[in-house]
Amino acid sequence: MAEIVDISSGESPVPAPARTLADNVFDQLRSAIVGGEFAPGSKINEPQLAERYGISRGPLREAIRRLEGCKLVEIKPNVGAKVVSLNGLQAIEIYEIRESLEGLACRLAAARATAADCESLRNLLAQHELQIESENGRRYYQQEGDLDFHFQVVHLSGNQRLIQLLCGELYHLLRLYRAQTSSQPSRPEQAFREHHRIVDAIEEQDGELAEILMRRHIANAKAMLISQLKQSDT
Amino acid sequence: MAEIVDISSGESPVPAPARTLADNVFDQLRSAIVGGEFAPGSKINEPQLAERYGISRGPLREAIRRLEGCKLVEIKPNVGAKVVSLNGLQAIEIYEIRESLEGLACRLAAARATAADCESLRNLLAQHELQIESENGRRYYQQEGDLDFHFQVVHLSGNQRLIQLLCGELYHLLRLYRAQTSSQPSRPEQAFREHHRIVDAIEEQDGELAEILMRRHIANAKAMLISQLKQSDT
DNA sequence: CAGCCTAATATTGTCGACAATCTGGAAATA
DNA sequence: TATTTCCAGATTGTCGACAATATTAGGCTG
Repeated sequence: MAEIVDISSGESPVPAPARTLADNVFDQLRSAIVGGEFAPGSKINEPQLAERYGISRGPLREAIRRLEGCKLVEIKPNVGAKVVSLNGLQAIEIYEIRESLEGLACRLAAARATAADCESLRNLLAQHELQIESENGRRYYQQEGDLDFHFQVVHLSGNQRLIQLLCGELYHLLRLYRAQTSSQPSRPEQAFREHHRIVDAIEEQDGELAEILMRRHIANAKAMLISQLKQSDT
Repeated sequence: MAEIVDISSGESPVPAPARTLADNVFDQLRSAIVGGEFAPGSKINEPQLAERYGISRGPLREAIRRLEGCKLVEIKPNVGAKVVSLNGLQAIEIYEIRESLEGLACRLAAARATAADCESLRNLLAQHELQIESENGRRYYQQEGDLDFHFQVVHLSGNQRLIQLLCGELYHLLRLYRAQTSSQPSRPEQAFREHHRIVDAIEEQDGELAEILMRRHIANAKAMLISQLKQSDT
């Protein structure tokens, strides 16, 4: 269907990254899983999916192995792959790791961010402020806008492995959890204020404070999640 | 060659986990890479390896995709996989992440560890004390014993995803780096003392202190690494 | 009717072959 | 001689077929 075209104007310095069928199917499957198109715990049927994407089982199996690496599916030998089903406990585990790693990211970002970087963060927050007023925007902010902010901060850390770990793996799992549970964090105003404080600290190159604020920010979200879980359990 | 046998005495509760060829080759390749049997940056030749392990390229390619997920090889489309070559900068990135995550692990471990767990840690340290006296033991302690301790502490955290992340991925990368650079941390006595302090804090269920001590412990190792790198650069 | 055994079916695991792409070196040209 | 072009070899990407294993459906027995 969609042809691979060069978006950038003129000839790009990178002559179009050669992509294999397994690569493409990996991306499509990941989007589908993270987007909630597959029910949690549902089985991955190889012949069926191979037909759906018009490829043979070879590349498909390689794509599935890569999904396993991202922890998006679980594979049992001679049985097959299932879409992971995240329960509340596992979500809390992820929040604990985020709390720790994004604190680190903030500390590093405070030491590296330029004035332009900080302005870019402010712009993102201003954008969020506009969107937060409408109900649709509020919903957007809660679901994706929050991750956008964290995404950008993490990229300022400069630690490539940290960036890959958070943006390439953990955030996909978070999206999956939100899609599977349709949970709404529902504290946009407070989160918005906390985001601003974090940018303040980064702008002042106060890494220690930035780390503390980010950890507290995520700890707050975790506490909210825990209280929701307790409520739905009883 | 080596047959798969049940190590445990009597019939095991788990009736031997079915393993596929790709699984076995993945384990063997990972050990070989982490053990330094492949030169850093060396190319992975599929037909050659398939012959060596007596399997076809299909399962081998799946094993390679899983190695890519562990960040032990890098794959370029139409070119092939290479064993990762970790430079000093990347090693520092890993230490930064360890500092953060193992601090978390310690805090969690302090809240969960039983008396028996603590005694087990003490036993491990006592073992290390015996080994540390001989030159061979010193070498062992520096290379593997240190990771043994961290491995055990991390397992006490109870956070499954954290355990998998540290013990299933990052530690393998550390071993790879040590094998590739033949670097010796060379501060066994200090590290040994720090390990004891960490166990003290865990035993007293002082999670905050345990986190601080572990972070400092790894920060010390990171500082040592950085000074070594500067020395070898000039 | 419940439970178990058995056979038929479906799915995963593995293999060998072919197509597409990259790599290295020889030959031709300036 | 330096550079470019092109070809042959090697390697990766993809496919379809077969073998091994798991799952399901049906019938049998108690």
